[in-house]
Amino acid sequence: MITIKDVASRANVSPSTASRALRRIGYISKETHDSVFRAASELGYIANSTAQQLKKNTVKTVGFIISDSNNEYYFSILTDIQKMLNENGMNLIIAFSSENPVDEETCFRSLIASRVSAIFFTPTNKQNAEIIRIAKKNGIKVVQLFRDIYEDIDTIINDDESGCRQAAEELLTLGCKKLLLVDVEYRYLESDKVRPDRSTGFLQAVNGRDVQYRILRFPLVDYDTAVLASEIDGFSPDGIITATNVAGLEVLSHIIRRRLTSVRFITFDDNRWLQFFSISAIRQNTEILTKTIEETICTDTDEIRKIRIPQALVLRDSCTVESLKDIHI
Amino acid sequence: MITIKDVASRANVSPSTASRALRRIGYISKETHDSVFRAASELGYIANSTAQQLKKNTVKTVGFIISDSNNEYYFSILTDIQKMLNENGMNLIIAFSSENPVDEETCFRSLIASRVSAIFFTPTNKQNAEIIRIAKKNGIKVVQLFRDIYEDIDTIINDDESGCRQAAEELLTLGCKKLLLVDVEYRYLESDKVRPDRSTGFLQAVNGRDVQYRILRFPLVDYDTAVLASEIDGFSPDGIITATNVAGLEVLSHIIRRRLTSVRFITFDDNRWLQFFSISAIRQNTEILTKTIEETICTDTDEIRKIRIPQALVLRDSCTVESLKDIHI
DNA sequence: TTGAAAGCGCTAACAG
DNA sequence: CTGTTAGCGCTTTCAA
Repeated sequence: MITIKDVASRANVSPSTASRALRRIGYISKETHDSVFRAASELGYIANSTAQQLKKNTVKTVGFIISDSNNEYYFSILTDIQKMLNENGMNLIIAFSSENPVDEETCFRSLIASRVSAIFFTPTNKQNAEIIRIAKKNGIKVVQLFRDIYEDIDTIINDDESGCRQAAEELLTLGCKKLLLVDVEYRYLESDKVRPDRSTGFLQAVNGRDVQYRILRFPLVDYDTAVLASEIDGFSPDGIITATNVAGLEVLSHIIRRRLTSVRFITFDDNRWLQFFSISAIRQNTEILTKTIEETICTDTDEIRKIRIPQALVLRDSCTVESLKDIHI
Repeated sequence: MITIKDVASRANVSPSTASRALRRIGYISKETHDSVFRAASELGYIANSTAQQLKKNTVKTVGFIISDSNNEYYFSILTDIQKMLNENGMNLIIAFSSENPVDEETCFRSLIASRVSAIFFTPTNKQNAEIIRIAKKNGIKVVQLFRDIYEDIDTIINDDESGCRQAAEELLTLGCKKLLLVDVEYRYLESDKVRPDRSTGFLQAVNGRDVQYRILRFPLVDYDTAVLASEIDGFSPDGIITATNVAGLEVLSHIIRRRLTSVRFITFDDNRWLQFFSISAIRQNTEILTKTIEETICTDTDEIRKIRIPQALVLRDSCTVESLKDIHI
């Protein structure tokens, strides 16, 4: 390992002078500057950020806890977030909570141990307030993403409620009379208390309209597709909205298997293959999300911010899945 | 910030005793153990891993440089890798090289500064030998993934060559007479010198057979789809193999747009939506990959290991894309 | 303009 | 069984 001492002795200066020269801080003579840089370059010196962190008590790393690794959406935003962090000279550590409180706490402990400057997470439960408190006590900014569970922390959510209302209204406009919403059932949370709640938006749209509807709460992981199948078969909806693209794929599978291609379909979380197969979606605004995360990291305020990002309905093929009618699976 | 001093003074012991107690090292009396743990728990103490790292000169973090964030394959393996690391008490830092040497070097510098224990990367060029040398000089294990570019470092690759040969043979068996391989064109590498080379496997399959064939080298990023389109239109293949699922999606788009659904199609990098739409693929073995990465991290040997992981051909619908014939895009 | 010394939080000898 | 001391690599006073 090459240390600043090595650089200093090769340049015939003290470590502190070398440090200042390399970081261009304070008054350094031209000759010293040059010889220090030459020595550093010859030795291939790269400052040990662990030591810098310890000394300066600031870590230029952000932790990101992904709740559901099956949901491509989380990965799709990661690219933009990492790019943004990179532009700010920061690193990204990722961890997975697998939608359960125990893993979530483990993730927190590990990130707190690293003294990251901020932790972004999608809460899976309401029992981890204590570890969040510890994180804050250690000077870590904690931000919940996508689910507004804890009242007293920064929050960034996509406006799923309004997105779902728009989707339902669109299906009604297209003439649907029997709507099914496949919403999320959280294992460690009272599903109907989680905000934003897609069902709320859905109900606003169907309320007072001449339409039948059903809401199915479907788990994010370890789900039973038979439940989904029997709900669709039993209710025979002519319009379906799914809350995640994982559930969306399962619904599409069933639709195709049963040749129900006259049904209209909209799913949350737009992505590349949905575009490709002309399936309508509720699209989150990754750009604003990334920008908001950047602001949250960079601003140093004590007030708690609750931010809601609008979504857009992306309509394709009048929301039909006719195009999939000859697919066999 | 709560430090071990705080814990120690609350438990009325010295910092070193507290440290030993918390890490269950050496001989500690029952009472001391209890009072230290009580103090730590009351204070919500979590050891600062930055300081531990500096002291012990070992970092339990692994860096992963993703070359192409458009390719879902990289994300799909990340989940398994993070899980494996977690079981070994390690963290994962991710960075993006965006398929170019400059960003790649930046990633390296940042990861070296963190003194991660290992860096896994997919090389985008052959000019970064110097920074790799510096990484090694700092005690960092460097492993190239998926492309065998640098001779003197650990290497883990999927056997794309054999995978491509099998795919081509399968298409021939199914009666194809005009095969097109859409292989990768690397911007900063001599494409035909990169190993594994899918074209090599492809040529082994078609060699001496009564078959026409073409190979198109197509860039990973900033590509021009018109090139792809005109190649397909000009050559009119009855069988196509694509080297990545990014190119695969583009080829499928063109096939559908031109209603060329009698063509047979196989693509590299199997994934969820390919399964869903019954498209045949060459599937990498994520399990073995993760296992191999684990071994590489955990074993401490000086010898350079070159590991090649076999792939599997996953055939669906006789490789036809007939099922997509009514899709409109 | 530079160097000496102290210290970030933690652990590992070594003494007691 | 426990405390003292030194030091990981770096930065930052402070003094020269």
